[in-house]
Amino acid sequence: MKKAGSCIDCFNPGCFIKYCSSKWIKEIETHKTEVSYKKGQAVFAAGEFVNGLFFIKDGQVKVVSSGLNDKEQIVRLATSGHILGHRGSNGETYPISAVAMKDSVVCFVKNETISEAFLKNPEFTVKLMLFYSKELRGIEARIKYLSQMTVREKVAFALLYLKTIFGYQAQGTTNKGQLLNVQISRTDIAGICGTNEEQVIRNLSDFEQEKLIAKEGKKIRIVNESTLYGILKVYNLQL
Amino acid sequence: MKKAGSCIDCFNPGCFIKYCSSKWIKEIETHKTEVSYKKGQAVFAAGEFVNGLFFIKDGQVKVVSSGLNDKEQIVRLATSGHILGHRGSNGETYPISAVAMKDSVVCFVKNETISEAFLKNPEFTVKLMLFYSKELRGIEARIKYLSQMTVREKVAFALLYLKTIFGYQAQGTTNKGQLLNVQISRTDIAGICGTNEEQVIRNLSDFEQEKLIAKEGKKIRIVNESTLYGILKVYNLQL
DNA sequence: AGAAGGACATGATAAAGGTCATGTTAAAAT
DNA sequence: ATTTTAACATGACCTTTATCATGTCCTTCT
Repeated sequence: MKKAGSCIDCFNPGCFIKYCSSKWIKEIETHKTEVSYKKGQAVFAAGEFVNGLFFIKDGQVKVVSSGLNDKEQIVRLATSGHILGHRGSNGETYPISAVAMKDSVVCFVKNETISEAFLKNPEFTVKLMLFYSKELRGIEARIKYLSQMTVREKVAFALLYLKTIFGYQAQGTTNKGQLLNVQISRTDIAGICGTNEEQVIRNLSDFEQEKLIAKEGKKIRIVNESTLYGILKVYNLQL
Repeated sequence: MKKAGSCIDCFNPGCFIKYCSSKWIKEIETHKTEVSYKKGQAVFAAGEFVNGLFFIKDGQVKVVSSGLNDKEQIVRLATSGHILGHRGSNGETYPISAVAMKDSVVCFVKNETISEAFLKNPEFTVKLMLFYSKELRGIEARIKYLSQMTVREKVAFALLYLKTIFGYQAQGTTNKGQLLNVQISRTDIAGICGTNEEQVIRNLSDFEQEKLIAKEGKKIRIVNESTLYGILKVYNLQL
């Protein structure tokens, strides 16, 4: 943990702190802490006290909810510019955990600072509210797929969800499709789908045979995105 | 649709509009419309344009997402004080529908009014942000149950979810438990669970035989709430 | 009153998906 | 360099759950 650098010339264009007044950006700057997490490390764990809000400066984080016999469900994926945690009342604890999927840098602003910032920076608060509202809509869409889709459809959905959040790798584009900008295990994909590792493996193998995807080192190449969408068209999704 | 009454002496204690300045409460009062919906009527339907925000004054509403072959998934249940819809940018449409579960009264405030109110009433905006943030946490919990629980567990969860949102009927309490303050069909419960009518019926019958619930007219009596919770305890939920 | 439709109920059957067993490969640790 | 562990992969099997069929009861419409 180190004292953070300037928020004003922060390279992350998606950070919400930018919407504060310059006076308040300075204020937050001096009160925030900036922490680096190694891949696999927890930003926060279920049961810990909610002491403030996390802003992802640079990284990839999975928000997981561990249920029955260690089977973990990935509730949300987050990347640079996204928020983790929530403003909590005193004594409140996290119902879920947030774990870095790769080395990540996260800024932390404690409750008192953030609460005051909300009241003094309406535009900032509105942006944050819209962020939550948008997340809510996204998760509502995922509810549908978890409850109605077949495993095959869920796996297709998971791939497209990964693309929506993390996008494609800039240097990964060839005439044979685009490379997902994330390194994720079959077990974690299963965690997104609400199924198990074996089913994911089976279905990814199917997709490969059908030339919809290709496996490239530790990453997945989306060869035929539109057909992948086609698998889900009956649900008329909006990712 | 009629011009609405005063917000100041509105009987609904949970309405967020209260957190605006008195000047703005008046402003909203004059710009809002108040609409009554019959049971089964849509407050808004998927595909319609997002023109503003809905505040439930008095009623019970299900937010549904219709997927494959008319099988509808209930994404969220809402009651007096809750919000429906979201602030949308121009041209945006609803991905889901909201349907009255009983005769309900809903206040509508259009986009321009609400956007300005946000910027001028920090406390109002913060409350709304916290509402969304709380909803987000709630739905994250439901994601887990939809993806990991057995049908039996899902049905138990649905009953407790109904209790959380709508509560018990004041006059329904006897020494044999408490009456859920909602009238809901097996099909709709199936929509909460992500299963079908038959499974719900079977499991409710099981619960009845096990003396966990009792059927009373068109409503359900929770006879043994703690055992019902017990069915879910491995998930250590926080409803 | 009688017909019709909707909600509730239960059994039989089939398909989907979870679990277990086993094996291979690749990376990491000693 | 060798052992160990993690990730990937596939087949077989069995449980769970969805679907289909049928029937009853109750409410609502004509």
